[in-house]
This record gives sequence, structure tokens and C-alpha cells, in this order.
Amino acid sequence: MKEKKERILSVAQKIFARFGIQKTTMDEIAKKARMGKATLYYYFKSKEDIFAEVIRKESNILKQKLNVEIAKANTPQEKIKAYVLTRMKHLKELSNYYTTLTDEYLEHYSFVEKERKDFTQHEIETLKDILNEGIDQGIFVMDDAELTARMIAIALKGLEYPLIVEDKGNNMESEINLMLNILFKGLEIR
Amino acid sequence: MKEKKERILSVAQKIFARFGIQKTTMDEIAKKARMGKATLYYYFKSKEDIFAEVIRKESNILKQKLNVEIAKANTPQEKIKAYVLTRMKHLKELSNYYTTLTDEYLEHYSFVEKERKDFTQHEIETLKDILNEGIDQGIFVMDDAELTARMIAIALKGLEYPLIVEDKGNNMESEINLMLNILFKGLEIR
DNA sequence: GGTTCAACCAAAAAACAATATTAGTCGAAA
DNA sequence: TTTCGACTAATATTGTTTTTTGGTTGAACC
Repeated sequence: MKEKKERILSVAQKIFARFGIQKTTMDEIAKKARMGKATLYYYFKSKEDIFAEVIRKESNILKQKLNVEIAKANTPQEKIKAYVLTRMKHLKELSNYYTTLTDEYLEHYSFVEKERKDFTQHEIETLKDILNEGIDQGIFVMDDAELTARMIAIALKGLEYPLIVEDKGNNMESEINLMLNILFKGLEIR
Repeated sequence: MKEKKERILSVAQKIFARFGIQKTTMDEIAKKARMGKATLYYYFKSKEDIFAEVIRKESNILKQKLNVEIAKANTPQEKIKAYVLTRMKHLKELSNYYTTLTDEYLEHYSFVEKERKDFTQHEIETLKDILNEGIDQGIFVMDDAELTARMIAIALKGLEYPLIVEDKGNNMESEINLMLNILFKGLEIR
């Protein structure tokens, strides 16, 4: 039954968000999902498996959200802007939601690492597409779109911490705007 | 006696680097510095105090190193390049050296946080000076040098992790070069 | 055959107690 | 002013017992 599996994931997602993996017990999930603990093991092979699925689901939601926002924008500049803003805002919301989890991240959950690698790869592809689109339209110029996309991806990943954690809920948006402006125009006088 | 204090710091720095704060005992430091443990307390008020001083010293070394490299470079572009490269390389070396410490960083040592804030402030000032120099020379153009400096500082701080930890000893230099090229020229066709 | 769960188990975690280290103090001595 | 042996209170470690919890099994149910 598909609906049961969804219910487990939905319940688990909420509990994981509040208490992290370690402090969430299978009994707890089972109780909240109104079923016996053993039933969980009919649908998932382990606790980690449930968490991995939650992560995967969350990641796909973000990917889809990003695609929608990119499609809405017209120029390559606007697309990049939409991408970065949506990404950062979504991650900020997530990090607010997953309060306890932020610390556990560091622990070695291989599937988290894997999912993040997948996402990074997807991110690079997406950015490369936008950059190439810009090049085709004679708007952007660069030596190597792949490499440039990778650089932007590294920068974005790097910005997560200072922009989300440290920058206490300020005007992230205006800061990102300035940054993108530099990215597009550069510092040197034209 | 100034020399004693230096000896303590020098010895402590080496031991801290290998074993971190927690696993380093005052007896150990005293023994290696060839003095009684109680003597350490004549010069420093606590173990944390010694560590704080080590951090401060290290930070000042980097600041000075950066100043030297900036002074050597001629154009604002070269200055920024020298700054970023020197900074990243130094931090990479440090993180190689302080193997055990990387994990302890996360723990709450308030003085580490304070020193980093100080360093960030210094960094913003330094970058702002270079940017203003570039503006004066008609090489750079931007709305707000202070804000731009802050953005670059955030980006640099953000890049630390992906560039130092994740990027396994690759050609960090060429990646930084590409990044700076984008920073100077921008993506848009000129 | 697909689905559910009470009862069960081994392994991990928490709780506890006994023991050993270690940060920091003090007073005397050099 | 500087040094350190001797001491202490607090913290960490170690070893042991108890409890919790992830995961299994088999029987019942649909």
C-alpha cells in the first residue's frame, strides 16, 4: 500500500526535523504513524533507510522548485538570480526546520554525503546549462562553462554557512543581489 | 622574563597542534618547557589563556604575512590575488598542521570566535583599502567599497571549507585564478 | 500472497560507582 | 620577582549493571 509508506515518511520527516536521527526511536515513528513498529520494517529495511528516503524526497522537492523558478525567468541573469535566491532561501528554511539535525550532519551518514554529491552534480549541470544559454545568446563570455559552473557551485556551497547560519536573518536577498551584480559585471571598470 | 613566556607559547603551540586542547595537559606543557606546572600559572592564568594567546599569535603572523604580500604586488588586481592566495594557502597549511584541532574548533571556545571576528574585521578593512585604491586609480568601479569588501570576505570565508577540506590538495591555485578572473571581468560580455 | 503486530533478542546506550587525572591554588623557598 | 612541591576540588576514565532500542520471527489476519 503506497499510502502507508507515505505516511511513515511524512511522520518520520517531522520527528527527524525536531529531534534528529539519534534521538528518534522507531517506536516513536510507529506510534505517530499509528502502526506497530514491526510494520515499519515491512516498508523500510532500517531507520537509516527511512532517513535516506526523507532526505532524497526533500532534495527532489528543491530540485523541482528550482526548475520551476528557472523556467519562469527570462534572461540568463534572471535565471541565475532566481536559482541562487531560491536555493538559499529554501536551505535557510530547511536549516531553521532541522534545528537539531544541523549538528548531526557532521556525523558520518554516507547517504547524506551521497545525496549531497548528487545534488552538487545536478547543480553544476543546471548552472552550466544557464551559462551556455547565456553564451549562445551572446550575453555571457567565459573560457570554460563547465569549470565556471563548478566554481559558482563551490562558491554557493561555501556561502551556505556564512549566509545562512552566521548572517542572522538579515537582508540575505540584497546581499545576494550585490554578489550577483559583481558576478555579472565584474569589478573592473568597463 | 619575556623569554620564558615565549618558550611556553612555542611549546604549547606544538603540542596543541598535535593533540588539541583537551588532550594536552598542563604537566605535559610544563615538562616540555622544562619548568614546574605551577610556573605556567605565573605567566598565564589558565590553559584556555595559553591557547588563546597561541591563536592570537598565529593570527598576527598571518596578518603580517598578508601585508607583506600585498605590499609586494603592484596593481590592485595583483594585490587581491596575492591576498586571496596567501590567505588560502596559509589556512590550508594550518589545517594540515592542526589535524586534531579541526574537530575541536566546533566546540565553544569563545576566544576562537572572538579572534575570528577580529580577523574578519581586519580582512574587510584590508580588502576595502585595496578596492578603494583600485577605484582611485580608475581601475575598479562599484557602488559601495565597504559592502563589496564585506561580500568578498564572506565569499572567502565560505570558500575555506570546500577549497581547503573538500578539494583534496588539487590545483587550488588555478581554481582561485579562475574565480578572481570572474571577479574582475564578470560574466557578461564586454 | 500481501500486510500487521506481539513477543523476543542482541546490541547499544544510559546510569551508576569506583578510580585516576588533571586544572588550578598556596605557601614556602630561592 | 620567580619557581615549584604539595595539595585539592573538579573532571575524566574505567568497569559494571540496567534500560532502551533497532531489528527479527512467526503466527494471525485479510
